[in-house]
Amino acid sequence: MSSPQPFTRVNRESTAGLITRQLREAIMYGRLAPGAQLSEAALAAQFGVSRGPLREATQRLVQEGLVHAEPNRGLFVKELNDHEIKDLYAARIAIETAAGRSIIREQRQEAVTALRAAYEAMQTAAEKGDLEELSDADLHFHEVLVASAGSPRLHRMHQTLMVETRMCLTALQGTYRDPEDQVAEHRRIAEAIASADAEGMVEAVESHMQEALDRLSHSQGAAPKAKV
Amino acid sequence: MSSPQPFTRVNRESTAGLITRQLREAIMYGRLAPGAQLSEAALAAQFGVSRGPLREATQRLVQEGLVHAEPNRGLFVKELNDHEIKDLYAARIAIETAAGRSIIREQRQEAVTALRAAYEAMQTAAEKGDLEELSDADLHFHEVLVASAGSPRLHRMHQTLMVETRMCLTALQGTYRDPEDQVAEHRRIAEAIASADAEGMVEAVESHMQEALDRLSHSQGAAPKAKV
DNA sequence: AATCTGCAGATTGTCAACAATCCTGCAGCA
DNA sequence: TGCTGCAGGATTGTTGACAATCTGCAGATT
Repeated sequence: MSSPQPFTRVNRESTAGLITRQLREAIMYGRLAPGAQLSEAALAAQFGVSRGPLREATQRLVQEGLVHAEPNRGLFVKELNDHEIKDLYAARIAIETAAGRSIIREQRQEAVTALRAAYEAMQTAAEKGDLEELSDADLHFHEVLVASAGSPRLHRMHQTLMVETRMCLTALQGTYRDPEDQVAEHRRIAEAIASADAEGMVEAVESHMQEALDRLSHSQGAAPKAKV
Repeated sequence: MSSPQPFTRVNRESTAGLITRQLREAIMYGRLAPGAQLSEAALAAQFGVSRGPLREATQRLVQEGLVHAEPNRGLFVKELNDHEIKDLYAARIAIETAAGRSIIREQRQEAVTALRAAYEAMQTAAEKGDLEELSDADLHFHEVLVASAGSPRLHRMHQTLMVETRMCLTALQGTYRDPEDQVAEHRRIAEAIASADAEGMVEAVESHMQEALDRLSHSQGAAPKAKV
């Protein structure tokens, strides 16, 4: 009975917020495919709510850019064409290098620790031969990079970019690459940050993104209409 | 009768979209003050619609981060504290320098032309002694900078940052500075880009932002609770 | 006087119904 | 055969009503 405030403020998420999160995840992982139309009536029934809250949720996704609304014709999951993917990776470079610079400038040692842990998790997955876990750990590394910069805005902007990145990876499954190379690239980014080498960090991020982009382009070229 | 397609596709904006735009503008220019509660019934009546479309519009603003929703208690216009303003300017540096680098890398000559026109418009406003026009032209310069990079993602992210910037400037009216210095800083950015000097461009953007940030901080220090 | 409780009013959250719009298929005409 | 117009069905857009929640105030209790 001596603790001043044993409970914390309760904060229940709104219905629209709950729905938004689930829809975003479904989009990320391809359960709602690029180009697919979202039926309000069907989705509302699935969520067990009326169409009102469903519309509220989809408006959030519209603003986020993951869904586009065509008045009177419906809502469609965003599709990412070549130009979009290129722009996506360019935007990721901008955000991730800014985060890296911020970490270096502010000498955030705990960020280096977290980044090392992140690429070690990738190493573990690579040794297990678990490509899905490796892919998740790869994305997680990038999330750690930006989250570690401590900038709410960079973090927020990056989250949408990562949703889009996952959409690409989901749609273009099977883009194989050498796991050890994958791990090495991330180690290179983390160690450049650890040694306060901003130029090296930028170069490492850029070449990593370019490599990913090349792979995505080749994958699209090799499998015509490989999108779902 | 020889033109293959003389008309373009008609695209009417949705009710929610229309309302969102107007609310965003009211937030930008302080008509809806930071911290203010948005009353659904009152706003819907003003717009001449039911609460449904109004709620859709405000959900977009919630996702954009300009409004935060507290379930069962209402919607509130975002407030920007010191940390937020600092983060805002850091994010602007990230986006604007990325845009500048992209322009330089792709040797976009029309961007240089547009940037020069933008700072010349600032010069004109400075000579007229019209501080409001100068402020608008200043913000416009930054918009031109990012728009000229031709990256939809950078553009989109920057738009929200500029809304927030305008919010700051509106709330902290009267932050005086020397117009000629203001113009000179923008000329410096544009000319660094024109001469493909990426480092000079970054330095110019960074010092310009730091200067703006210092001014905002001093303004807040000098006028306690200067926030309307 | 200070604190607690209950209630009324205001506001937000959701629902179902109706209106508006679009798309598709079919019938009729040139 | 190809084009046009129309009807029907499906879906989206909006509204008003009711439910749920929160806040502030008045009255009762300590």
